[in-house]
Amino acid sequence: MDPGTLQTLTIGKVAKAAGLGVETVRFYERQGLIAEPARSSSGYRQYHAETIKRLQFIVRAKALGFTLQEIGDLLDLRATPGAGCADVQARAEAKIANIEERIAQLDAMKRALGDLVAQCRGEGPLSDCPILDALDEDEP
Amino acid sequence: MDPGTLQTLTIGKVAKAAGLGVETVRFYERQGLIAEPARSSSGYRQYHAETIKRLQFIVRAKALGFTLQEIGDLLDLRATPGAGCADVQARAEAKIANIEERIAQLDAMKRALGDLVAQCRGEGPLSDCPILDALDEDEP
DNA sequence: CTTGACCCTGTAGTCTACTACAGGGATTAG
DNA sequence: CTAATCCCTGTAGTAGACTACAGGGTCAAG
Repeated sequence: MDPGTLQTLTIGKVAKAAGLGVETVRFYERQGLIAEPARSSSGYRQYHAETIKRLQFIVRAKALGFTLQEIGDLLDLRATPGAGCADVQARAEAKIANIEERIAQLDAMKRALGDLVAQCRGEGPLSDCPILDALDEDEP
Repeated sequence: MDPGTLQTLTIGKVAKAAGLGVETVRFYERQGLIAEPARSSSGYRQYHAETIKRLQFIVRAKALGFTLQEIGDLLDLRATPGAGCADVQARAEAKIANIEERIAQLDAMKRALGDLVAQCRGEGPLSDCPILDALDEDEP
């Protein structure tokens, strides 16, 4: 038989190919991100190469900041007849907005902390520390 | 007796004053962020006004991005003889660095997503979607 | 005096994304 | 053939920061 095309893959193989652990692949299955595969007579999961692609999709979408839930939605969308590019674009834009919100919040923290650090000469006892003072008082 | 100075506060009062729920105050006690208070004869926690200040300290430090663990360290530091302003400053600077890391990561995500969205005209079927294509392929 | 708001302990659940066993059976390399 | 590696299920733990009961006792207002 033609090797490489129809050979079934064990969970270890697909996990490694996707850069994941086997436990993670089983976890993704429980989460419904990948379908339950066929089983060998001894109960081993039998995957085909498509699953590796799907796992890699998940890995890349995660790197872009999508949650597993959102990735699941994206994968479902892909299987929805009539769904269009605009649907995917909308999700990507929503995610960008979400990321921007988180950045703005972190930025506000950073600025507030930076201001406090700037007020602190870094010497003297804690009783004179403007950072602790600011945490103790409402108005600076 | 002089009202307002020596009156003991119940957990509901200090929680409300700090803008927290009573469960959260008990949780902070279990975490060691606030000391176990005295008890009334019926077992009610009896706080004094200082505790409100301490809780507000925690709330403000949280807003600056410190974890509860770090806030605990900060509170311990405050009670450490010989600790100086420089110790606090170092922690604040480390937190700034940590925040900057997280911002950089989010920013990378945002840029990657922005690039993908820019490639997408937002019309047509999913089979033509450059966003999904990018998630399917290693190299864009 | 009763009702409702408050308080108590202790345990367990939430969210996200895994990770780690325990206690087995299957397969493969040498 | 045997040892090493792989696979299976099912359960439980991790981190961080809470939040939610269940099942009671207490306190203050009317």
